[in-house]
Amino acid sequence: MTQDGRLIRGERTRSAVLEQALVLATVSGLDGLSLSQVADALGVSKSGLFAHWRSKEALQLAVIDQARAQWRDRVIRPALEVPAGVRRLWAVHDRRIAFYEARVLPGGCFFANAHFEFNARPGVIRDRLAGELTDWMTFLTGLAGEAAGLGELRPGVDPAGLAYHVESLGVCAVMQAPVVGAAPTYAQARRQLLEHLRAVTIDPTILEQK
Amino acid sequence: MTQDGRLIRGERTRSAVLEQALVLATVSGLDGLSLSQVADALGVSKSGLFAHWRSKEALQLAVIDQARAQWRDRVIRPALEVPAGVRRLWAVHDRRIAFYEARVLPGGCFFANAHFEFNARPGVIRDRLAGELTDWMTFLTGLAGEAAGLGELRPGVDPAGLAYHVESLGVCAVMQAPVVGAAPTYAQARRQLLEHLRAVTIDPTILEQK
DNA sequence: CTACAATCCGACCGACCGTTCGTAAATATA
DNA sequence: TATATTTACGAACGGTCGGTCGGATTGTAG
Repeated sequence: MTQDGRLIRGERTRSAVLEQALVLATVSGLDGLSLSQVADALGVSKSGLFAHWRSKEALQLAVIDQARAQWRDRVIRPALEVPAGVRRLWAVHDRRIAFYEARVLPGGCFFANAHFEFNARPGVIRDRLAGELTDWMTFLTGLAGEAAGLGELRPGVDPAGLAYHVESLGVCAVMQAPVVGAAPTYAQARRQLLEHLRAVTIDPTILEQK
Repeated sequence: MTQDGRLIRGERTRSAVLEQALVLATVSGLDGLSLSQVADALGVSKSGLFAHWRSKEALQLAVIDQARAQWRDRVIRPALEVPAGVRRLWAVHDRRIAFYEARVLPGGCFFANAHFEFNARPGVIRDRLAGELTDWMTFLTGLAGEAAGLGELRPGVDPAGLAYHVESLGVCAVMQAPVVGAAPTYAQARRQLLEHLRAVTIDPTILEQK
């Protein structure tokens, strides 16, 4: 520790940087993220960052991991406490919305931001983000498949389609919520639609039996 | 015209710049857009751009207008040729997907990219983008309301919710399509879901009567 | 205490950014 | 044709960027 006590060495610095970088990345973008910005926000020198990551890109990849870890702890893990089946699938959706509405990250959804940012820019980062999305959809589809296996879906409801549906609602909610004027209207429409679709996809008589 | 014949003066330069800037903005982002990049792509000097727009921000705002004009001509106008009602609402969705799949803009959807880019960055541009989204949702909600007025929706289907739903499908399709590995899977899931939801929201017996 | 590796800093680099300026060419006006 | 205005250019400016380097500071092992 330095004389003024502000700085923390080693591993703790590393995690503090990642935490701060994730926050800033949701605002400025993952690529628009400035190393000086990160360093200044922590009272650390910019050149010191290169002792932990050999380039900006390496830090960016680490930030993606950080975002995934946060997502796991704050969204997925709590949702998995809900019993398997369609309840768990919708719990994931609910947790996702709650996480966003809690404004944990000031710039909204890191993954959505980063994905749109690197849409058309081939490279390691884009591939990693694509992998994240694939993993996420595999996870959602798995949950929907579980629900189908338990016979909790109305006949004719396709599990993959349902998973895609949950994802589309989530993405759209994340996109529109920051729009100040539009937020209340769309939040209302979203809830109405959500109720409707839950009724459409879930067989309530089956759920009541349990 | 200059001696080497490359350059075009006045209004034609202006529109050429906007066209090129829109293309580049979908790739590099609206803020990541570089004036040197635009100028070089057209064989024009960077400083010459300031004869048409007094700052980068002014050009960015003009690019938003350009994007809106393109969207109007390529998506909205053709869809409005379809008879009013639920058919027209879904025609808008279909045209939107078709426009995206035609890869007119290499970086995907300009508005989605720009919206996520400026999510958390207050200012004139963010406000303009928010206004665009509000206008768009008003437009969609109006179409859904028309369909409801014509009695084409199944009982219990909320028009605002339906409009939100069409939007969420569009946003999610635009987001996932560029992900190479995932695209076919999600395109398939999207079509299945789309068919299902059309069946859910539209009363086919009513449509058949016309 | 000594030695060594990890960590951190300030100074500095070249590249690129948006912007300005003086000037020249093209166009509009008379 | 003569004049005024718009449009375009090259050069240069201050500023920020990611990244490098030598040296100082720290924690740890011997």
